[in-house]
Amino acid sequence: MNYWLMKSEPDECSIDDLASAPGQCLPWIGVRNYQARNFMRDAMRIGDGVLFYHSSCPQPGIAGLAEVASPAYPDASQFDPASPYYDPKSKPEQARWLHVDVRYRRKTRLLSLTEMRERPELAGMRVLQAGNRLSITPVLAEEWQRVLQLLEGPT
DNA sequence: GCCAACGTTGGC
DNA sequence: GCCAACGTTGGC
Repeated sequence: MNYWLMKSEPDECSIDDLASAPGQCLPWIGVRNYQARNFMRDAMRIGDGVLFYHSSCPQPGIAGLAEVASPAYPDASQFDPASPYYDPKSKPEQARWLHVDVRYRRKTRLLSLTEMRERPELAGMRVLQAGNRLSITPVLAEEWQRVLQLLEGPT
């Protein structure tokens, strides 16, 4: 069992959007970074825990919990010229971009980026490291536990 | 809107 | 394989 933090712009897909999706499950389309793709392709397993993070918004932070719900499979948006995620260099016979499905578990209080940075027990988290821009980062089991503890606690 | 940090592209 | 130019990310 592995754990992940996955960033999503709430304008595009928020934790509420995931909660109200059919089957409370959505394909995590649009990842166009090789490292993030490789995490999905090589390391994710069905049932892995996901910290659902809102980025590029007024209140960035962890907004809920989700889980990996499928193996990695080709991202259809890369072949759609009308999509902002279109990649003309990707060939259907060898798709460049993959994604997994993500299933809603629950909404939490917002654990803001500010609060995350204030907590020494989270200081090692990959997402908090200087210069990190990855939209998908691994989370250690102990970090997952610490985040859950903070989410249970007072706001 | 700014801008720092990082990733990708493509000419050589 | 180098590296400059360019594009993107994402907090502020």
